[in-house]
Amino acid sequence: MNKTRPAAAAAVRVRRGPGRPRSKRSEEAILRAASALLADERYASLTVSKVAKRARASKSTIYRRWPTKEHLVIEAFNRWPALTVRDRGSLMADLLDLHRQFLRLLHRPPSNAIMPTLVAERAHNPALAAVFDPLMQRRRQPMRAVLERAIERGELPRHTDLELAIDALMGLVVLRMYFVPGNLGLPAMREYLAVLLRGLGARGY
Amino acid sequence: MNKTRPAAAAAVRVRRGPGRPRSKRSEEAILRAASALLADERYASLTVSKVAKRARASKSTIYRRWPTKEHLVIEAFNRWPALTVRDRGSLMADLLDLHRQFLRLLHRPPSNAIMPTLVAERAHNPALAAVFDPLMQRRRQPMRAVLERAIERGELPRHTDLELAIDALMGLVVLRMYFVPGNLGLPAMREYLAVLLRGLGARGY
Amino acid sequence: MNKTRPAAAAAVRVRRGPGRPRSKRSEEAILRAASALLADERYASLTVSKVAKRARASKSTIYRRWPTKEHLVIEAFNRWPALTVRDRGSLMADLLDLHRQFLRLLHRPPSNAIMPTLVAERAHNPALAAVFDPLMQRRRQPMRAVLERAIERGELPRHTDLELAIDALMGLVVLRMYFVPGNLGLPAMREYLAVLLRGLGARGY
Amino acid sequence: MNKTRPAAAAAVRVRRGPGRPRSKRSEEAILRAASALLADERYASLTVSKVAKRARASKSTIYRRWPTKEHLVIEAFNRWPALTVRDRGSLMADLLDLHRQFLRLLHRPPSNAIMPTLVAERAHNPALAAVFDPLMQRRRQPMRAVLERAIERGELPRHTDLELAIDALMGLVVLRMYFVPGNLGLPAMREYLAVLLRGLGARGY
DNA sequence: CAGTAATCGAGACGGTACGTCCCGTCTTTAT
DNA sequence: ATAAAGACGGGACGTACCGTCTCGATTACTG
Repeated sequence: MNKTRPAAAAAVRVRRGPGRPRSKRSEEAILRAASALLADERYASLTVSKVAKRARASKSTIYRRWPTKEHLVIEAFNRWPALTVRDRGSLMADLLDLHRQFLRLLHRPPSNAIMPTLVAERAHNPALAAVFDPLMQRRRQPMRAVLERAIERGELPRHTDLELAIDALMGLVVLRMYFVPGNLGLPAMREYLAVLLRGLGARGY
Repeated sequence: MNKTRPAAAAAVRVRRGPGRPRSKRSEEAILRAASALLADERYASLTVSKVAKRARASKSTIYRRWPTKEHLVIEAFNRWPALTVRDRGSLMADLLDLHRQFLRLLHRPPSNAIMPTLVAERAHNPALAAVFDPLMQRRRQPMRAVLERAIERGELPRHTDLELAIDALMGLVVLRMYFVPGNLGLPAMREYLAVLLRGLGARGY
Repeated sequence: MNKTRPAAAAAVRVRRGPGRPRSKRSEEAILRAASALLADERYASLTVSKVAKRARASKSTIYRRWPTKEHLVIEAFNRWPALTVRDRGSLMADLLDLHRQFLRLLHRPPSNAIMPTLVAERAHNPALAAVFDPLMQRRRQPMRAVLERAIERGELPRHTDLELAIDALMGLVVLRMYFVPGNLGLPAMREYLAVLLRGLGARGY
Repeated sequence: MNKTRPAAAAAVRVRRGPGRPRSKRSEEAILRAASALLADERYASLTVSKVAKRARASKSTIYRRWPTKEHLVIEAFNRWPALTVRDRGSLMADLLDLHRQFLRLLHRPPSNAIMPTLVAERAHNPALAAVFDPLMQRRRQPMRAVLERAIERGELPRHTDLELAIDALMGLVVLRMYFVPGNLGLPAMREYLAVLLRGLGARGY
């Protein structure tokens, strides 16, 4: 093989093997189809064949990219938009703002029903856990940012255990959403936040 | 209530329709087999046929009682022993005691891996939710008892929102167990309890 | 205990053991139900449970009398009326008369569809053959009578092989009915009879 | 016929749609397995799963080709070799030759026990009749050839009703084989043929 | 007239085949 | 090499039916 072109040019181009390159369009269509199906119907009735048909792709094209159905679903799910951190002036207001955004997300596809399925699969499937866990970590970031700002503002003690605080915040939400269907409205959340912030030694509770 | 009527015993006699009654023995064997299989291997590899074979029963007998595999699994899971309420002298000690019992349960079959699957299935399956939710409610009872005793002892304010407290307690556990694997040991739990009890206005935090 | 009745009376009564006697009404109802179901729908969809339900009987009552579904069906089928031998003056006329009766039977339930099923089962099931074969023999009787009368009349040679003749007569009918759907009408039959009777050396062909 | 066109071979190339073509090997193996099982044991004990396992195929592959077990069996049965037409010099000799071949077929798998089952199923199942009837027609061909040759030889009248003759020939065989077990040996057959050929006006009877 | 015993309707039981469904892989032709 | 199409082996699902069994309730004969 003769490669006489300067290395720079080669570095710029994407390194590509022989043969037809993978179609970005298909990939996009597949993920969109998977999302749509997850939104439409219950998880168990999502079929790789259905995804393929809806995306006008073929099963091979799917399996060439994602080793199992779960990997595909996880990536589709990961397309969910993240929460935006905005400054509402106080810790309580910031947290309620995040919760408000979260509630809005819940009422639009891809439905929240995916989450428990992923959690279930993750429990037995270490490979999935390896993908899923960092993803959950990323979701915690906005909350962490809000808490850190509160420390800077002096609303929270310097030594506050942030991870514990985040776990407590998410725990209640997760429980009421998936385990024991419960009140997730803003007033109920405000009540809980009052308790938690006082417990954390926040100023003014 | 005083039941002094002598006819009571006869009245208790279960009214039974015609036909051969369902076999209590089979039912028991099936549930035991399901539990055992859930303990042995991962959920997805549990097969109704395997359960039937192990219980020396037939698939018909299983499907006569439980409309789907999930319903069977839920009931098998429900056979888990409940937590025992004991008086350890203080609210903190009582809660830690419950948590200790809980941790012990986790390390024995039927494994805790069933729970996320049930939760996942519940999310799409309303019929299952109808069975699952009361079951979860029952699991809250020990915690409620402990909190009520604390109120009587004067450790917690009279107006404490018990359901909120229970949700907060369970939420963290559920989150760290199933969503974001985290520390569930006694010291970590003690730290969280301190925060929460202080937030609830418990005496002495 | 006073048993002063003469022994004769006792002998006349059916000797019966202790216990409740079998219900003649149920038996009748079961056979009628089986016949009706065979007429209504295809054989394979006849179910012992359906028979029981329709006869307001129970499966036990059926199985107490007939060891298998096939035995029941065979007896139901055997309720078919036999052909009547009438004297139409000549061999040809007599045979056509029998055929006419036969055609009439075919168009009324219990349908003729039972026959091939019985034949099929008979092929593997010796016990069934033992019941079925004499039954088929009995069905040949009218034809034999007609042929014997023809010999007496001098229409057929004395040495005619009657069984061969009967087999030839029935063979064509059976073939056209069950194997290669063919013309079973009176004119077609008359044509065949002419050939056969001539072959047998009948007078006047 | 002279095929001198060179392009013929290419033109014969079967036009094929997209996708993996159905495996001829599997198909063959399945039919062989079905035949073998039918030969080994009684019809009712033939199981689609067993066929699949024996053919190292899967149930899906079977059901993709044949809608029900019966359709599969019919095609397996259709693999029976046909009778060979040979010239034995006279009509009687030709017919006896065919019968001799037929008797030999009966004593080798796939056993003749399949036939009555197919006939039974045909009686209720119109779809099956559509497959079965042409098949039976094809089986008549050798007999038709023999009879036509007899006409050419002048052994049979020109106007002979061939279909009637074939029905008469097959009818007796079918009856004695499946309905009223009877003598199917060559001498008995010769006796019957004598009667039938005389009836048909054959020369020399 | 009480006791015994077989039968009845009802329906659950163990067993087993059916035909459907889906997974993840493989094989074809066309780009 | 990748794409679409779709067949492949494997295996679980839930349904159906068979012939047996266990109930409580009858219905005769027996003692």
